[in-house]
Amino acid sequence: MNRFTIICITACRVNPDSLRGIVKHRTTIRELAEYTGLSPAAVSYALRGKQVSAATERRVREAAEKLGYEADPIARALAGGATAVVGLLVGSLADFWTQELVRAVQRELYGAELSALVADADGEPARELELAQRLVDQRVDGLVVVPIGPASGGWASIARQLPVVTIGDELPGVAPAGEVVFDNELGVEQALQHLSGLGHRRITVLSWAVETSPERDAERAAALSAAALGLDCRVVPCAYSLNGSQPLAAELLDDPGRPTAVLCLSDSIAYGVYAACAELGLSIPGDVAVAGFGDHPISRLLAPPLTSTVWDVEQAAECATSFLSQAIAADGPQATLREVVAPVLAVRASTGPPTPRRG
Amino acid sequence: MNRFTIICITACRVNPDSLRGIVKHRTTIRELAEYTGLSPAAVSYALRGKQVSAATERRVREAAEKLGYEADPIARALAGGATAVVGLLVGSLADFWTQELVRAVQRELYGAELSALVADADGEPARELELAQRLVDQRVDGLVVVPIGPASGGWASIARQLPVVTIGDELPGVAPAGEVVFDNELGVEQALQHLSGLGHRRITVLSWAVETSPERDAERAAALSAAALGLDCRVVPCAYSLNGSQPLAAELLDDPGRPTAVLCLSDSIAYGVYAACAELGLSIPGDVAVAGFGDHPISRLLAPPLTSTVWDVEQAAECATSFLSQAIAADGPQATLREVVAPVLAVRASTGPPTPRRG
DNA sequence: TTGAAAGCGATACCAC
DNA sequence: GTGGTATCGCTTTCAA
Repeated sequence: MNRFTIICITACRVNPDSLRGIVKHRTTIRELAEYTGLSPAAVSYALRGKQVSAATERRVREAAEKLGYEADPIARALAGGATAVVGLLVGSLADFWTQELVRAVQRELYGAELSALVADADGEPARELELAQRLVDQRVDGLVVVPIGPASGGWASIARQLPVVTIGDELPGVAPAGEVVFDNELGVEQALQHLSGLGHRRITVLSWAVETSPERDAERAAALSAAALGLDCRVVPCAYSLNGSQPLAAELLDDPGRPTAVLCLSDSIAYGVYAACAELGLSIPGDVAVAGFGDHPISRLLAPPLTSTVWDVEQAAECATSFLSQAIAADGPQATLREVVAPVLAVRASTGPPTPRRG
Repeated sequence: MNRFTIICITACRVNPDSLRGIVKHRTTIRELAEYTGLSPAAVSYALRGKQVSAATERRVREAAEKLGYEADPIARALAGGATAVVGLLVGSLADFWTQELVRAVQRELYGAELSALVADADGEPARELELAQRLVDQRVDGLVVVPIGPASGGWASIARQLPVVTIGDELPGVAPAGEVVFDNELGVEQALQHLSGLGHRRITVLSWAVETSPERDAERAAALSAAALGLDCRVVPCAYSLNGSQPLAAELLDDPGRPTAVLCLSDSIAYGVYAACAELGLSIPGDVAVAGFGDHPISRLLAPPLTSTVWDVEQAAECATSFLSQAIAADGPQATLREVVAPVLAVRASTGPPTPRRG
């Protein structure tokens, strides 16, 4: 900030008015106090509408307007107030559905006059907690998390310090301020039923979190449903992105014993399967049926359009932001706000009956 | 923060050691000073390796490690230090290419130990400066901007206060710390040449910023190139997203006098055109040739694969972050770092010769 | 309801 | 090189 200082010194030698537009001297609360003839404390209260007479409040607001006063978020934060910044911690920004979620959450936060400090675990569950802590250190007012890692003790500690709202999976053992839960179990079951109903028996599930959280709903559900439906179902861990899944998919499908259907626990992964199929000259759904998870806006534009389980980002974002706002406003631990979202399977042309194969 | 206080009071009655893991009392610089027998000032300097003897520095670092000291970013910011937070201001998070850019920038920043405060102008140029100012108020160390609005005086003022790096278009009249410039002019020219070479004469350019910044390179280039190539070329403003462009595209194409080719200044817009074509039963490129801008990873997966002008997000992100890091480290105005990225046209199946029409 | 003053946790200036 | 200390701008007891 040396640069800043130098400019100030220069400016002090000239007419103060010429400062305007050069370096904008932020109006401080003290100046507002002086201007209104009140004390800084009174002004502070007035601005927040706390324990003030209506008359004073109006007077202060007018003065603030006139002088272009805006509270300094940093000073406010240091003094124990709110930062108006929310941490948004996602499992993988490389995933398109997640990107859409970020947009949606961002949008909701803007409406609530909040900013988003975005952190990306980049598919590495181990990085998740570290990033969360970093966000806490930045004094965010709250945390929106799309968990990919297992619930660890660290989360409980963090949830005790500030409001945490999860989207998607839960953080078992943690009592967050809110959770928007996707019923992944049911989602997987529905998808497998759909494939099973089409006649598929050999199915591979491509999942992005299998090694690190063996109890994650989706995988357990896959195993259970598969057993119930009498399917030969294998769950394979997979990178959480188009580019990451393509090579894996290519390897998986370049094999006469390949599955007749692939259920991808993210549309991004499904896109990788599309790419692999193009590479291998396999047709969808003729050679392989493909289903996704999340239903990204682009999925319906692919050829063939991708069958996918809808997880509405707008709804999730709105709900999560609302939960978080409430929790921040409550300023203390409350009962966990909870919303369970039901999966809706959007059946499109990427899933059809399996073609009989020789061998 | 009442919750915090209450817990503290409770805890004070019990053994302080039991505090660990319940509420972590941040170690302050003063405690570190006390512990090491130094003054807060000395510790502050030592931690930043400024004007300290090696011995002291080591001693302080060890103590910091031991007590788990981490500087409070808020306090640091208020005192004029760095926040390690960078503002990332994008024109529209609804645009998929932009989403990818956010991912890439985010990733680069993580490598540089920086966090990203993401702001989305949501396609509204007017919102851009307001958001930028908000980021400045949050004391970000620097700003990465993907400009959509016209360069206004406000930008010059901001650029004087902190390092600003632009990606994509420039901010004329502003001397930013760095700029990663896409040669949109050439990009548009190449695309139009390609379409012209295929035999198209009636072309519509769908652009996302036409009303607000009439001097934007891309549009001017479109007009110039079109004139040079003898094209009947119309530039139409369009929402910066799939969902936004679809209705417009539908309207545009549901007309016998429709263009034979559409050049979209963003792949997201092109996706909307695809959707509109599907809706109207038009074939690509048979009925309409479509070209995009940006080359999103999904574009090659569409049917037909989308012809697009490649703007590499990884490169842009790396370059921008590098510029910004340098500028932040320099801590003062330097010459503008500049990188001009050349467009590469990826020709795919979405563009072909026009089909002769009756009428 | 309002005012005075003590922080919040760093940084940076000025002596020594 | 190190130590005191004012400062950043706001919040929040505590008194009046």
